[in-house]
Amino acid sequence: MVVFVGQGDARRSMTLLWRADRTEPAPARPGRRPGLTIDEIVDAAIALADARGMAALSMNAVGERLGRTGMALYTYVPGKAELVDLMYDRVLAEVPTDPPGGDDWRATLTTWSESLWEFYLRHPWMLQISHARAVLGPNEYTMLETVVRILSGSGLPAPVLMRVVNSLLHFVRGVARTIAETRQAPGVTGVSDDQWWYARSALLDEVTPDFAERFPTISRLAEERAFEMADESVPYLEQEARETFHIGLSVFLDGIETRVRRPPAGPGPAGPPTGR
Amino acid sequence: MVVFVGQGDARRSMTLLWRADRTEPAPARPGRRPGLTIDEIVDAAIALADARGMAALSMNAVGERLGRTGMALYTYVPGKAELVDLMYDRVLAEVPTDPPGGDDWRATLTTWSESLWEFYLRHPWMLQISHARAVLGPNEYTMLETVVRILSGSGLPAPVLMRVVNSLLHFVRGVARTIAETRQAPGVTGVSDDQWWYARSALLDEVTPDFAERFPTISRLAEERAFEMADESVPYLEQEARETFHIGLSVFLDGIETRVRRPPAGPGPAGPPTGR
DNA sequence: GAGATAGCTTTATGTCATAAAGAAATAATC
DNA sequence: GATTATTTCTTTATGACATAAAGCTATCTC
Repeated sequence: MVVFVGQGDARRSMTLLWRADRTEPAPARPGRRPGLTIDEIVDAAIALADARGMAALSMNAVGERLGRTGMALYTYVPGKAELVDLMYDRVLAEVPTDPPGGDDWRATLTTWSESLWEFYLRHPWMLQISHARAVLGPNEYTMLETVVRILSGSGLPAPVLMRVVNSLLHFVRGVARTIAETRQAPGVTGVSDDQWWYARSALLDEVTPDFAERFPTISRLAEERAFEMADESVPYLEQEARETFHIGLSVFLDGIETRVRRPPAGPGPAGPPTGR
Repeated sequence: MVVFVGQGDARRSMTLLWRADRTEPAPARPGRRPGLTIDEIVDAAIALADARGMAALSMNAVGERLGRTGMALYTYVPGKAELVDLMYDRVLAEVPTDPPGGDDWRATLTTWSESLWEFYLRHPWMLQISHARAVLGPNEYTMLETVVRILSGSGLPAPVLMRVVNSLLHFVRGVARTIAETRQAPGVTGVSDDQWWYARSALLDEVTPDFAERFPTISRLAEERAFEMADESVPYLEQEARETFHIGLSVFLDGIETRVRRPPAGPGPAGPPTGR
């Protein structure tokens, strides 16, 4: 029998994530009474991450928000990694579970994706968390349940459905990540991303006067897309990311519609096997 | 006139990235002769990241590979951030610039995307690098030029084209990231991701006996997709990601074809240079 | 009360980036 | 050929971080 290293820790994590004991009155035990709750700690950590980014999230900083030292948190949570898992799953509760749209899966999925997009912009630190190993918390599953339910109205075959959902999620997170990360940088360096961009672009000209010859297609494209800033108050890079999100989403949904109408030749999984 | 904080550093970075002086014979200057080259340092850093992941990339570790202390690197490179920028742009030279496929933009783009996918799997650390602010290096532009050139064969209008390209890149990176991150974890914890997954799933049952009622759609879906393990030698999570990549890619390309045939009412504004 | 136990703080360890200062090597200048 | 300026590289120091270990303190059970 294989022994799974760290399974004890895993059990502790899962119990924390799914803990239903939140309402129980805490059976009187010997020892000093706890002055904090896990919820308080997780909330403080989320508030900190929202306000100052993932880089500022240290055990000491979270403890300080609660009038404790950083070490005090270790009685509630095994370590920072587990705290981040809890933050991750907790904040996902904000993602709507029943977006409007009725029977129209496309309209519903569009609305839901936009909510998810806005959610990520509200909590940009979420995009910096490694997805190496799924957290498997209740709210993550709720979110998955929601999007799968919406898309199952389309009639996509089961093996394709989950993968299409994952593809969509990757796209949304990817685009959101560019905004999230540009938003964080100004606080660190003191330069807005537009300023930064202009400075760099100028340097680019300086350092590669032959840009137009080396990269003809890009250069032509840049010329064709005239400068038209819809809203001067929103930073350029952010507007660009918003446009990318909306166009990419509609392209992807077009692709799903095509799949629904014309299931592909191959059974289930499509595409040639990877080389390698 | 606005003064850009850190522009001096930016100039140094850009010069390093685009430096054409690589072949020049180094004009004899006073002082000790340099024992290293930037290329050597960047190569060593890439080798280290390939072998042991981004977490193991410290200045000391890179220095040690070159028989120096970590501090020795600071005479060649302003700091770790700039070194990572150089690694980032340098390794992108591996992405093919002229994939086969001829006039068929869809076939060509498929092949190219698969190469990119394999590239990311070869260098998983690339996916952990913040895209906050574009590196704007020569190989990054070359890669962009390649994919834009391929897709410009489709006839998509200019404002849409770049955003579709960015959407595609986000999708590829997102899916690759899940593999990349699961691959790194085993080295750290000593547990393969399949083992880990198995252990966690068991715990999930234990902790939420009512899973099927709480998440009916997911549960039904999981049943419908019988276990279809094509290749026992490849970890399950990795196979799943591969399938997601191929299905998501073909769905997205279907969407592009739809756009090409039936240009939509009127998507929005365009803007200056490229995003990343 | 008397333990026992649990929350919390203090202190310590090791890792990291990188600043500061010094040692050593090398070219230009006298 | 000695001196000086300049550059590479090492040593040492600083401060941030996660977290282990040990101790203090409050509060329970007996």
